[in-house]
Amino acid sequence: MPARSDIVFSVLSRKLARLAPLDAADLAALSSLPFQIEAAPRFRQLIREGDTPDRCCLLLKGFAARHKVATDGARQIVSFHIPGDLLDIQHLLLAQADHSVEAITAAKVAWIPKTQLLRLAWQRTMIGRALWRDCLIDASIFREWVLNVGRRDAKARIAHMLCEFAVRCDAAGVGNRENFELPMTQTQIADATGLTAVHVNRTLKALDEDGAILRVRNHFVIQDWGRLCRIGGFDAAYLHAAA
Amino acid sequence: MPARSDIVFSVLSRKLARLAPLDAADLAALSSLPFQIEAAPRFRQLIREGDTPDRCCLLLKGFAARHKVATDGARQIVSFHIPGDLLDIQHLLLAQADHSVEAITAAKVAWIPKTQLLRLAWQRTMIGRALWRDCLIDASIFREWVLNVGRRDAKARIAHMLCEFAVRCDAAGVGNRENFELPMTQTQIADATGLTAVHVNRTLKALDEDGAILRVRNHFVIQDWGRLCRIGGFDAAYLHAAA
DNA sequence: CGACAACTTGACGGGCGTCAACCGGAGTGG
DNA sequence: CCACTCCGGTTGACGCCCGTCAAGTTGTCG
Repeated sequence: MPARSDIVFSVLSRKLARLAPLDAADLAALSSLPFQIEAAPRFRQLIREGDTPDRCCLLLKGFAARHKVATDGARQIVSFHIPGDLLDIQHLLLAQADHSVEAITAAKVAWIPKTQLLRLAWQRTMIGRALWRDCLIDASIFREWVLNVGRRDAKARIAHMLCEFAVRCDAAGVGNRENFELPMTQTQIADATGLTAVHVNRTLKALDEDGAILRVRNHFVIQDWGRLCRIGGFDAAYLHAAA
Repeated sequence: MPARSDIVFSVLSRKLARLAPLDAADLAALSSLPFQIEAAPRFRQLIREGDTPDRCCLLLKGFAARHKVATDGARQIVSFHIPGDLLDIQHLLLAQADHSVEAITAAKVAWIPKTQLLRLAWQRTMIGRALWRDCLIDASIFREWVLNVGRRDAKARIAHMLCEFAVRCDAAGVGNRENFELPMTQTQIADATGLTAVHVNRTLKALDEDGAILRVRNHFVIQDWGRLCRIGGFDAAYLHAAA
């Protein structure tokens, strides 16, 4: 059990080591990063669209979602985040937030000064490489989501979303691929898939009746991984083995 | 009029200079990059999903689109590209292509060795910054597209796509914001917006009747920029003033 | 035990997909 | 110069997936 002050280093180094090979000097540099820990209750807005943040948010515990809102008020979640994720790494080089981020469960985050992280990115090539690579994988996931909401029907969309979430949790060592708690509500699934909460409910029921998943309230068991993948047209290649 | 061998430098430096401040040494480094020019006819696949390219593709002339295909064969275009765009900058750090890129008009491209470009990114901080920033803006556009296909109706989706394309062409100095040739077919617009070609046709007609645009075959004039933006819920902030 | 959020279910309607036919321009070959 | 072909655009009829509205249920937390 790491001491409280070591949690940030442990989470961040594990994340970045999956993205690029880090040596002892890289790790030392990471461990010297200043940070500030914050406990965020559910629904806390961590980043607001239009903000010009000067620090970067690392998710230590709990789950978060990034979302945009259309002019008519409709909400679109563009990604879900799990412990270890950097929630707004894009602000290292973009001044203004083009979307909001909020905790979807009670969460713990660490705030790291933007300038410090950016300095490391240029001084330590492999840290820079890991951070840049993280952005690229992020972008790849967004592309897959464009396909998901653009060209799949409701059942496939939700199946795909569940597969992605399961694989990412698995890779990050958060829970198990075939048996995990879904941290989001059906309304949030709807906002992520471009559907309505009512239709999500009907579709989850259908996936249950198909034998692909098993639900007891928001506890999900993926009963037939292969079938769920087939329904969702899921192929993990776009995650580039690291998200 | 630059000599043929200078076109690449001129296009690339203009693009990167919009993304980060470059000094004389940066420009010199760019001008020393090796490359290979290729004329690509319409529909030429420049990058194929699953490839592991060792070079990077700079679009010099013409237009291109990136797309993914679902398991049922449905096609989803995830972005359009205009002269100056780096078409597969993500392959600098990701081994395998997770999507395809094809020329949608006759085009001219330059292939730049991946290792050379990557070397510059680490040696010349501002070049690295520009390249990374380009990736981040790409990702921001993908997020907006997720919102577009997920939460807007057909009319707003197409209006938004037209606005984005016009603004980007304008910023890159390719054509004029209010009067330009659309290089893509209605089928391609459909693949980009998650609609069908038939419905795109009906919706373009409706936009024409609204007085927002004016069409004569595939020549488009944006007749009422403000109205088109309002219909599409378009706000250029997500382009971060550089795409 | 009341209040509230989240889930559930049914009825109904509309936006968009599907299918099918036709048109019109550009390229091609005789 | 004119048929022929092909791609892309255009239009109409019809139907379904999913949205909307509304009511009810369940679990949770004070």
